[in-house]
Amino acid sequence: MPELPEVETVRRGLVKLIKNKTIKQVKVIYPKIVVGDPLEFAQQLQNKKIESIGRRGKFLLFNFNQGVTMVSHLRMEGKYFVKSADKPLEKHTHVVFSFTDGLQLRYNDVRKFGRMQLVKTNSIAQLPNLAKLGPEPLSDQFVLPDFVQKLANKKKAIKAVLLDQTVVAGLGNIYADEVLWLSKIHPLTPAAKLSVKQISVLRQQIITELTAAVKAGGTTVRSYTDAFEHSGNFQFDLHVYGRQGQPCQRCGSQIVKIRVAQRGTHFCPNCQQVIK
DNA sequence: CATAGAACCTGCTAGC
DNA sequence: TGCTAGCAGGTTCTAT
Repeated sequence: MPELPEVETVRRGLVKLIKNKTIKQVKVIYPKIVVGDPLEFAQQLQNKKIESIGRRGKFLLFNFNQGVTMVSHLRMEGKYFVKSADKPLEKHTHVVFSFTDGLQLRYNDVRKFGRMQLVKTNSIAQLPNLAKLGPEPLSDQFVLPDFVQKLANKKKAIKAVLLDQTVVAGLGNIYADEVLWLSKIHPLTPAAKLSVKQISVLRQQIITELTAAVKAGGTTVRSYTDAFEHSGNFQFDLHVYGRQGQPCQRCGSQIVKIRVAQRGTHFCPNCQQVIK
């Protein structure tokens, strides 16, 4: 479910809830969630203390003492929340981290797409999926010349390119549709056809939109909640996602839903003209 | 290499 | 009411 603003909101909640806690025991209930040997995973984490929690793109980085980091991706439906150890487990809880103070961090994931793995903190950069990530959109690494360069050799639809985490990290299906509407760019436009001016506008809209969404605690349209099990508020600020058949807030034309790169894609056929 | 499509999972909803 | 097809904030593997 989560894109950058939701993952960042989860991260901030987890910092408040579990930073500095020490793990007593880890139970992996559904082994496929863990990359590598689940027993080894559990063993490695025993007696480790959570020193900080970071984020890169849509990845959460739990940094433990002794140079160990748990890299965790929530994919579509992954959630973390904290419960007292005496509370019964939820149906879709697949990994349980028990702390020395009687609380538990529980990883819950209806569709079981999420993944977590342990790596040495100092070798995180070599993890293939992290190494390939594009720049953080809300950092000064996300500069126009590089963005222009990345789009220049891509013939596929700009919507598909925005979902490609090697171009820029953190956008997903909702925010991709939103930033294209804000930039008045048709989702099917081949990326290489965009002008530098359009790419400049797009970059600025990505920054503005993600910043606003983080501030609002993310978007809840389905099942997303943060680590406090609270919904986000940015769903009230969406302009096209999920609004097919409703009037465009700029021109009044009906918002249309099509399929691009296997994903539901929403846009205004009047404001967002396709360039062939 | 770049791109398109299937695969990984479960639950919910619309339609018959 | 009951069943089925289709869809869901993502990524990765396979085939072309």
